[in-house]
Amino acid sequence: MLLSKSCIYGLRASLLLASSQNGAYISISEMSEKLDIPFHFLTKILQKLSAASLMESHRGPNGGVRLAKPGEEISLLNIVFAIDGHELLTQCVLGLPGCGIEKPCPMHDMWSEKKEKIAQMLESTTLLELGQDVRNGRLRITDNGKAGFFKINKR
Amino acid sequence: MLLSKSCIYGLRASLLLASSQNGAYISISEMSEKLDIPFHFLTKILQKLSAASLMESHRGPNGGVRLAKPGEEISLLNIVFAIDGHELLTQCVLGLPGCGIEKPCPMHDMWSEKKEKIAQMLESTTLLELGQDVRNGRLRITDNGKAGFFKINKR
DNA sequence: TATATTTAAGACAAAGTTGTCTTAAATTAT
DNA sequence: ATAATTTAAGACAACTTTGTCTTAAATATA
Repeated sequence: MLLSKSCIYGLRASLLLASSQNGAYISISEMSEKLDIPFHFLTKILQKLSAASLMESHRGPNGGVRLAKPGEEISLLNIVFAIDGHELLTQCVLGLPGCGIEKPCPMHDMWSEKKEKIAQMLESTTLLELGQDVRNGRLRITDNGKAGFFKINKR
Repeated sequence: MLLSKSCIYGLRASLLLASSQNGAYISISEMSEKLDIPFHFLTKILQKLSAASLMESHRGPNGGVRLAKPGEEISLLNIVFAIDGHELLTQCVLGLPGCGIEKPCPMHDMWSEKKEKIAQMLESTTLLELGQDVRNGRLRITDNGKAGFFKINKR
């Protein structure tokens, strides 16, 4: 598995926010239902994203969570790093400490190359573009593909 | 993490066998020590590889484990599949069931591309080539880089 | 102010993975 | 045969990740 379940949940939630009306808070309970992610678990994940200044939250009636900045300024890599840390890109694929060009493991070279491509992919993809495709129905972030019809919490 | 710890252990053990004299059984306890992998845990992993017909084992004095076929006929993908299953290449990166070209998740296209490259990489790399590089010291499969000096169990 | 709503925080449970230990079975050598 | 060596198998413990529940704190509205 490339990404932890927490990270997958975080990405899907981020895409839900990105595909919704910008600047509106969406309640975690609504996201939890739409995405079929355990509520309290999702809460903690979103807190990590808030701690990383990618999201911001607001308590009380009509509160919720929203992106802390425009979707085009948040990359998938930002989210992965915030939740799973940097291990995906820094750790030796065979788990050997000190693996590098000088003391490579048998998979170092081939994996470095792939890793770089993955990093580029995650870094160059923003919530804006994917969020748009989710909104217009071309991409889905739920099992059944239904993640539209938001209750907008304007404040 | 791309590969489970079990899979990493299995790959390192396979490379140890591939880098040793071909056709000789190597005891699991020796591999366990050299690679610093828990003995009983390694035993179970090697049993999976044996079940997949990649290794064969022999009990009793001077027994152990060896490759079941020439190193050039065993790819890294064979080992990954035997231990981690096919999920790495078949599962949606965002965990959505039924993800595919018709109903893609937001990362489907980009990840399919990368996945294919990873599959090619693992499939085209054999234990023979890497084993040779380990044997001549160009690549390492242990923390300290010392995995030579085998006690050969000839039988 | 009182109430309802919503996130925050922490304890705890469940599940999965990793690691340990004991006993059994097979094999070799004496 | 007996003993020593080695893998096989299964129970179980430790750790990590995932999921649940309860209480607290903040906020909005009436």
